[in-house]
Amino acid sequence: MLEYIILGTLLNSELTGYDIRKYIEEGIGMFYRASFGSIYPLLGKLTNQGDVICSNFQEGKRNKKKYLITEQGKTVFINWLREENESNSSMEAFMAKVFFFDKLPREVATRNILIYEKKLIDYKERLLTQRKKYIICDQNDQFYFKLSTLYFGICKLQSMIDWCEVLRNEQDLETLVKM
Amino acid sequence: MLEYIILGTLLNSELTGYDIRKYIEEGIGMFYRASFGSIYPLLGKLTNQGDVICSNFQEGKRNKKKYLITEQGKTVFINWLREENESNSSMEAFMAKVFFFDKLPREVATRNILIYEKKLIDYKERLLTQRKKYIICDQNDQFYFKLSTLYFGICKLQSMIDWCEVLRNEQDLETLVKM
DNA sequence: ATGCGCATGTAAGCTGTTACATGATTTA
DNA sequence: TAAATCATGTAACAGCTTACATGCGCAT
Repeated sequence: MLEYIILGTLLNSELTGYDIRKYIEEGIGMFYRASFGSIYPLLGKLTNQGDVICSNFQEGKRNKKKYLITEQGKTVFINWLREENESNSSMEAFMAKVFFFDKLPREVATRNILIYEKKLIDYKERLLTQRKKYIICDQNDQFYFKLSTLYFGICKLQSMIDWCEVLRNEQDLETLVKM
Repeated sequence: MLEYIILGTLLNSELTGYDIRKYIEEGIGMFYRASFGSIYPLLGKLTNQGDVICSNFQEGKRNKKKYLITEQGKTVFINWLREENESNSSMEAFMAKVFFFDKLPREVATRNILIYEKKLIDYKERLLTQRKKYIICDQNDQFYFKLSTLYFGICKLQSMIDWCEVLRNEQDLETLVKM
């Protein structure tokens, strides 16, 4: 995934490996982290593949490298961005894509959000069914903490569903904070 | 982490590797997944360390292995469970612990939840500050999706904070669904 | 008799992290 | 002048996943 995120950071300007890390940290640091130990080797790989072009430059006595995304790299990135998320993929993988959805035609973005939202709704339904079983059994007291993680799942899914809905309808994001 | 989760699954009964996987899937599948390729080798490692004892048995013509947690294994598990989460640890790592918090004295559980909750509150404050900067710049339209992930972070943190509060106060978990 | 669920396991590979090594530049 | 930040990179290894290999037991 990091491979694609790096390409995404390079869409608007040439950056150094160090800058890329800062951009990731500031932009999606709340759900995704990348270390230099993964960024630098990947920049080498992307250069070999022709997705980016590396150029050396000097700033004072310091040697730096900045990376420029190629047309091929842009295609690779957009193909990843358009792709539906696999059902086993993490929430983070979807969020990382949404971060770059400004680069996608609005209708494609909306469609992909809706597809993801439906999966969330299905999953929430399954968890609600599971919850009902426990309520019937009425072993609530003994399994308070075991049940709590199930409830957490339900809450988290609900807040993601609400979020998806706001995005699809291009509503003011502030709505979410007031919710 | 899986190492500790496996030990946790064995606290109430002896299980086979296959059973352990089912238990994990059904219990915390909404935020944690484990494959056989990781479970079986770890069961070997835990056996060598003396945290579990393996015994072969037959069911029909089928050879099975069931695993029993030792006193040492219980100590290892409880030490992990009591430990505060490191600040760089994932939400999943905390949730996995909470799933087993029935095994902890109530006051320790409450204390650890409160510590975690405070970190969440701090983090949410930082995100709210970040959000204010963007509102002032008023580039909202251009960066709708970039901003959306920030709002997602805020919402998710808020729902986790609410969840922590319910748990600490031993409130009915149903409160969360009605929220 | 075919496929699915049960059951155990290994080997290869992926995707990172952590720790280290090196050195320039800025700021307190 | 010391510490923090900027900047690049490597080596070791952690912690998995995926795919494969094997075979039992049951239901359709």
